[in-house]
Amino acid sequence: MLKFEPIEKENAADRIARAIRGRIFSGDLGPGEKLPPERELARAFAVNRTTLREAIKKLELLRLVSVRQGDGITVLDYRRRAGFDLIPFLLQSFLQGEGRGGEKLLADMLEARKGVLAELMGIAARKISKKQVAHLRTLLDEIEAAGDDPSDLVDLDMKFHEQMIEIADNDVVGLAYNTLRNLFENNRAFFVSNYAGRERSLALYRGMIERLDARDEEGCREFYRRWTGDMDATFLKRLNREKKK
Amino acid sequence: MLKFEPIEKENAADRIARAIRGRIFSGDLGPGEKLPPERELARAFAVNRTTLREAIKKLELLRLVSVRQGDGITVLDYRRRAGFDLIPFLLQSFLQGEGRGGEKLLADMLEARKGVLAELMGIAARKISKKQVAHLRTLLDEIEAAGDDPSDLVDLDMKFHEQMIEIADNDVVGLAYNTLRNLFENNRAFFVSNYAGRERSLALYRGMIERLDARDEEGCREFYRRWTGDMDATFLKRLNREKKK
DNA sequence: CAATAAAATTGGTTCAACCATTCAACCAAA
DNA sequence: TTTGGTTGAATGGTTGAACCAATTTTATTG
Repeated sequence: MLKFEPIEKENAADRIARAIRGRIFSGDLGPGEKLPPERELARAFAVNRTTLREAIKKLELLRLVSVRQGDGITVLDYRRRAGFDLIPFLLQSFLQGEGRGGEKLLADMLEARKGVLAELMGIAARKISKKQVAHLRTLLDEIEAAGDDPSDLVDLDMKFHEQMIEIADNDVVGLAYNTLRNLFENNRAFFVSNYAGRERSLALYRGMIERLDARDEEGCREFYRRWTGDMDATFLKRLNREKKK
Repeated sequence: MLKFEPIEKENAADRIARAIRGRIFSGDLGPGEKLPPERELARAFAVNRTTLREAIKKLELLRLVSVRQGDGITVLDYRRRAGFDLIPFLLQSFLQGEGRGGEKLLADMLEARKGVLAELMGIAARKISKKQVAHLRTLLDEIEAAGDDPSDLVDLDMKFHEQMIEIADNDVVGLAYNTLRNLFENNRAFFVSNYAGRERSLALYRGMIERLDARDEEGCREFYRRWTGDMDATFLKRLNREKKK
């Protein structure tokens, strides 16, 4: 059966926020610069001031701008002020060609993801139960029995990681993972088309389960780190190759 | 001289958002539940609908609720949907006694922070220059020369970590750190009063600089992990002791 | 030149009305 | 009975205008 995902609607405020975000990420609007007054912006975007204010609120909550009554709207240095949840927006802008220095961003993302997930594996190793190990093995069987469709395999990879989140039982790591999941879901096509391949994934899962079963925290972290580091390097190389074409 | 921090104004929307957040964190409002319609909520909080909408927008951006035209406002499962940037709000609620299971949350936070920062140290070790090592040593001298005021020492600790962020030169890790800085600044008193002590901090800095100079990635991660793990354990023990009183 | 007062600028808030979407109930055709 | 269409109520989205409040700039005054 065909699979569908719920569509996302983008209202006026969202579109405006995205437009301004793009200008900020591209460096077109730099830290310290002032945006035009609300009334003027509203006119420029041909919306009501209330709607425009809603868009500005979104940027303010992401800490991309600072709003002060009587003064105006000032662009902040997002590298210094924004939080982790900005990352999906950064990638989105990059993939739409609006960002600058996207390769560095992508490398940073992979490096950070590797660290967060390696840490996740370590925490999971400390807390995992025999029953959970068995559960992981049945998931492994499922993956081995699956076909070669990258879309399916990426979903199964997600499933593996989600199970690790459950095992780690750490709400804070869980929230960080939610941000990564968000990143993935918003750019699914990108990740599917860059999937590393079935055998390499299986090698990871097998190695991880073995070390998890042994409750080898350090081994889990290092194994995951090395494996995913290799994958990411391949990924970046391929991306660079395609870019040169 | 007395130090002051910029005051934060809490407008009507902020207060309302905080109230509803509290109800969600406490479990009083569970996933799937519908909030009353905007017009009704506005009446209940005795504010204009515009103001109420602003409060709801904040909750929506944190992914605590989902808003759909024609349908209404639905409470989401924040453990599953919210992002990393929710954490400062969670801690705030906990420290104000509104949260449930706060001890677990705090332990999770420390565990996660340890992982993120250990990873930061590893990344920094790979990229650090001799000049940056020297810079760290001058900072170390400054800390050794400083007094015993926990407030100052906490600031210097922050300075150390900020310098590590600069060395690591990873925008994504930087954004994650911004969230942690935010957490710290919003709950400064809490962290100052739980400061581990000057000598323990100095031991960490010295050990870290030594390993950074040797560009020992693995050593940096493990040293930071062990050190801060000990500190966190002490911290949690003290907290439990105080709770029993 | 410094201090103060007035004016202009800009965001903050409120109100009332209307538009657009969603959902549930009902209806009609197959 | 099932499926798709229609309608109306509920609910969020958007608009316009007016006024409040903070900040900055300008003018005034000593």
